[in-house]
Amino acid sequence: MVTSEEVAQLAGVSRATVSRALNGSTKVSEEARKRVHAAIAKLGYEPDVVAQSLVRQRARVIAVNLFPQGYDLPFAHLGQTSLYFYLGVVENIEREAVALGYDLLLPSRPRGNSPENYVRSLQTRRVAGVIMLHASITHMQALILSAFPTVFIDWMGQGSHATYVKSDNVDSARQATEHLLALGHKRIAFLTGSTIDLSGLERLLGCQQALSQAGIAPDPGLVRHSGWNVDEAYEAALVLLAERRDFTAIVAGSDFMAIGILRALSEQGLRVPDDVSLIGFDDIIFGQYTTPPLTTMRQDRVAMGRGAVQRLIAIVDGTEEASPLILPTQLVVRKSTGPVPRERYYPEQ
Amino acid sequence: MVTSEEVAQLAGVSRATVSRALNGSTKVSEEARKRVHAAIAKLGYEPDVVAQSLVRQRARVIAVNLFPQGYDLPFAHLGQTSLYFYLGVVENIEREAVALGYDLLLPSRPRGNSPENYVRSLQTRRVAGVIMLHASITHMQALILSAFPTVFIDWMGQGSHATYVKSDNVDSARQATEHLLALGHKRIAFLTGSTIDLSGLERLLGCQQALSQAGIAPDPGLVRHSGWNVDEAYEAALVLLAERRDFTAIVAGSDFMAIGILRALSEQGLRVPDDVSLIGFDDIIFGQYTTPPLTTMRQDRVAMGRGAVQRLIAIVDGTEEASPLILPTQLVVRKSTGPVPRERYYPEQ
DNA sequence: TACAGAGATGAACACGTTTGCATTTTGGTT
DNA sequence: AACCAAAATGCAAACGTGTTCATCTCTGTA
Repeated sequence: MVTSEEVAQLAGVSRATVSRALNGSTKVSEEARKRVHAAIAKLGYEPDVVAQSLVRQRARVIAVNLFPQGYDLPFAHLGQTSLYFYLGVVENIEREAVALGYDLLLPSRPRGNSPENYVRSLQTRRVAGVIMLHASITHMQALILSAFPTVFIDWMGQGSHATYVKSDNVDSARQATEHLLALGHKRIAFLTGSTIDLSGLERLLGCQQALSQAGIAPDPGLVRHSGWNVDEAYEAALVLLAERRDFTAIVAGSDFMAIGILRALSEQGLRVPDDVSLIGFDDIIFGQYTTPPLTTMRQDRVAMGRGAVQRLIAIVDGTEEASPLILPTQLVVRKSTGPVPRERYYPEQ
Repeated sequence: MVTSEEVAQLAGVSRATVSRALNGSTKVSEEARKRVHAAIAKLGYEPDVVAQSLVRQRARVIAVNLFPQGYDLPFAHLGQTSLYFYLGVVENIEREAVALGYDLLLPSRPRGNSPENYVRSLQTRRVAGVIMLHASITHMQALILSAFPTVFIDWMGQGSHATYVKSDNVDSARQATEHLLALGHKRIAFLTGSTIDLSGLERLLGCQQALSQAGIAPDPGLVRHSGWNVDEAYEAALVLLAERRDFTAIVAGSDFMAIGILRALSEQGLRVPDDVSLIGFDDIIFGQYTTPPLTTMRQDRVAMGRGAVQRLIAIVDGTEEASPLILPTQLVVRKSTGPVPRERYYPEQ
């Protein structure tokens, strides 16, 4: 490993000048700068990142908790399926981080996994900030309280050094529902994941707003809460069908849930979209390959990932105020939604 | 941030003793150790990881290139779909790393993205070692040449400080083919991704071994190479069908490819498994939810992830020799494979 | 009592960089 | 030629830890 001392020696200057030639653009003669860069190129010198982090009291590193903090948390079940959506977000977090010269760190979970330990572990690593993809309430509180630079995804956490990035779920669900309404559907069921989860609640709200606006009274019997995963959605759909509710369309809380619902429908001999229309959220890759391909509300992974990084860096640098970012979603029409059937359909037993 | 100096002061000892009480179990009296730990608990002290890394010349960090190094590389197309399989591997890499007290780093790609720069960027970060999920040949060479501790996944790179972890693809394909042979199939087609890719070649080899062993001469007309993704596999399957080859089963190079093939078959009016049997590799989550659910060869993500970390740490610590790990795969029978049809089938135009 | 030896402890250096401060050099003006 | 401000540079002190080496304390034996 070649050090700045060797560069200085070869260039005939001091280490301080080498450092200034690299970082501070000020106060170094053109002559010296040339010699330093020549020496750097010749020796193949690159500054020691660890030493820089130590003296600067801050590492050019962004922590990301792609994998949930613990599998004992109330939202652990989210991990299963949401991971596949978040992977796309992290991919764009990585792109933007790279562009800004930051590394991504998946920090080792501290023993005990208490929120205080978590924050402290981030601090001892001198991480610039953290992007939270799965946050428990206690972790959120601890991060906000400690004023550690944080951007929450899909969770509305705010503080002096914290903000959040999320999709406009209310509007998204409204769009989805309006799409169905425009196709003539009036009896629309809504199946979502846990009620604790913000996204699910917001989507339910948007759905009901659209119905009200169209003059349709929401039917509580057409709203179901299951888990976010395929299997629980499948079960919930079977129950709904067994009750012989006369719906013609279903809004699923996520694409994964839609896959489970699709299976339940097809097992019961219902054709999609001829008998029942189905729409999901997220636009995961597999939605393109179901039969029929899934109509869905696409979340903007690119804006989500890049926006999260940009806001985090803004907080860290203190350049601008930390304001939330709420992203629009886009309707992607495939083959799982269609016009309302002429005759009202009841599933056969 | 509380420092070791404060701990020392409170405990009435020197910083050296604090350090020894934490790391070196030797040469510190029981009395002093007690006082130090009491002070640590009282102040909530935790050592500065960055400073430790600097003085130890090594960070407790494992680099992982989950995202491909560049999208201009020959294997960039792998990134698209293999990412979903590797995500499961990384999840287990993370678990094992956490258990051993290591952080995971997704390092910032250096400008120019040359292999030399890549290695140097790992070195300047004082990373303990790297697990390569997507490696170009040049990157592999650079890593081996520089003797940087490396574990390659799915790629047979070996050196003084490098080894690899992979599934036994030959045996895996042999098992898959034997499964089909046992069902009575004799005309078996093989569709795989690029020919440069090791996994694809090995699987082809295993498939042909099984056929030979059963006394069936391999038919070159039944072997196709497309990309690893859904769409190219779909196209390749359409071509194969258009040529009216009389196969009764298909071995797909991956589950993603199988999804594309499944679509092609169903579009052409072929029932799976009644007319054609289909088997994939990997056991990605979506394979459970296709219609019909996919029979596949499951790769052991847990052993792959944990094994990679364990071998890397062994290399880093120099405790044991770096020997490759070749993992068995498991046949998962679902609904896409069945007995050979009585009548030989020709697709309708 | 004196002494050897083991065990515990602290002072000081090292890791590689940035940066405040003092010093030297430069270039222009009187 | 003398002088001054501004620019450039080097010295040395950080950043927080681990670790060597010398010193000190203590115990047991001669």
